[in-house]
Amino acid sequence: MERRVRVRFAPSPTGPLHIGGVRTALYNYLFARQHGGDLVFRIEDTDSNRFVPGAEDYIIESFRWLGIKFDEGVSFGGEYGPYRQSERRDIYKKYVKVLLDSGKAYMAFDTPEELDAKRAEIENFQYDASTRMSMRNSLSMPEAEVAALLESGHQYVVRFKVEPGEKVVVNDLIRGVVTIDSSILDDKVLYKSADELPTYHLANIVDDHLMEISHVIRGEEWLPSAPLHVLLYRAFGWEETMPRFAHLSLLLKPEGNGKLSKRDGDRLGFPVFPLEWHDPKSGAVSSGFRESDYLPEAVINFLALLGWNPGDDSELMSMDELIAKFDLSKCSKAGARFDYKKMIWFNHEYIIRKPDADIARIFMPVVESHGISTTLEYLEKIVSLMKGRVNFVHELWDACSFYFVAPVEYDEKTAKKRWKEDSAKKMEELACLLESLDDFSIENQDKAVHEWIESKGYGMGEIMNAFRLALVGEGKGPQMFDISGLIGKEETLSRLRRAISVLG
RNA sequence: GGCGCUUUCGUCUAGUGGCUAGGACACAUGCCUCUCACGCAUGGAACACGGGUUCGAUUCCCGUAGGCGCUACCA
Repeated sequence: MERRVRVRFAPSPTGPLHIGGVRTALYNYLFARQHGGDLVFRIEDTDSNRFVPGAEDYIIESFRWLGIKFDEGVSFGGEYGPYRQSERRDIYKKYVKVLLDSGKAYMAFDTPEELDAKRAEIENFQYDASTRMSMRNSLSMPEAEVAALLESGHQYVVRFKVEPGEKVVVNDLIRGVVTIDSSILDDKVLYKSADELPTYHLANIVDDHLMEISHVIRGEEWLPSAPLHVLLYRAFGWEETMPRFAHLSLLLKPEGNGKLSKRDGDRLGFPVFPLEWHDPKSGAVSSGFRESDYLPEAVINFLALLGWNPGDDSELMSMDELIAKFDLSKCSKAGARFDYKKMIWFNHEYIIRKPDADIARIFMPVVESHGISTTLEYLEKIVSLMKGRVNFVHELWDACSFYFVAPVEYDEKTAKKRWKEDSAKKMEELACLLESLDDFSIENQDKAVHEWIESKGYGMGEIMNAFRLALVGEGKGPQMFDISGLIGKEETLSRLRRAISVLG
């Protein structure tokens, strides 16, 4: 019988959400949607020392911006709560006891200092079947001594008793069968009496079981501990409903060795976090995709293709298309370098595809920040002419500021090349001609000027280039009448006459 | 060090026991053109290495090398 698909994204609230985490969440989302299942948002805050205030809200806001929607979990409600692990202490305690009672786990009283000493003393020390009897735990010590320690309030941890010499098989949806020998596993700490919280491994298994998670889609860094998780499901007798695993490859630096880090972004000029992050402790600010002017659709599309492909040549895909095409078995096994130049290209493509009115709305604050007040209608016309030329909306300002501000000086090189001896005379003629036009529409200007150029035998290039220099101040921009037509007759003539007087 | 995962153009990747090894980004050149862009066209560019298996391996197997991850009372 087919189980309902239920997947989860379970970050630790220790800081801003890394872009690799965003991709993991995206794949979970696509998978859930495609199968008509649920996506659960769980907070794994079992390490009280690493808790960072604000991180949880940051993560939620990030997904809201990106358009990744959760069906249940922290802040979303649901029947399987609480979804914050720090609020599930009693549940974990109960399951720790189950393991203890069945002899699958034991209590260990070794202090961190004692363990450090052991590691210093013995090279590659591992707490496992070969060493546990020489340590201080409920297996090696007399019952009375253990009871006395507990009685006197000694802190302890609960360790999983791994039986050596067993081949543990993990059947991964992306990597196939992965087998490891249980002898190399150590007796992992499952629970700490000090803060009455479990560690990741125990909490993870208990929650996934209780929340009826059907598929665990997570990063490759978890692959080495997957066998331990299988053993835990077995110890609890939950093997029948154990979720299917899929371990995703990691995101690597654009160049050089290692996995993608914040430093790479700083160095090469791209964000690695969805939103800007203000570190509450250091006060440091890290840039985000949102504040850096990336469109969320572009980020999603780019990320989806980093480590997965639809099997055909499609590249530009909406969220719905991604949902329809996503396939875990088509995820690549090797790590993917973060190709930020391609991400910029995606942004360019999404700007082109987005309606002019939407881009105009995003552009408005940029224009206003330069002290300009204008209308959305005017911006929309400019955007339709200019948006194909930029990678980011804010770049529109540099590309088209002449629509709002008259040139104060004229680019020297362009002036030398485009403003000839007789340019002033010809521009004066042009100014007179334009002044005489009652209909200043783009079409009418185009018609009148062409007729004039033809009748005088002038060159198209010499006229238009000088005209451009006068209105723009340099040699760039769209078709000339798309400029003069929009800035209007009065402004056009004023710029023309100023150029004539300044350039001579 | 140990264990695991992994390896196709610079990058993201498709693909097959026999193909001119495909696409995209980036790069170069050309075209378009009133400029700058956009766009379009064209081009260079890859099966890590060594052994097998096979009539034939980029593809299957083994090894080597490189890369990545894990090896906490972190996740």
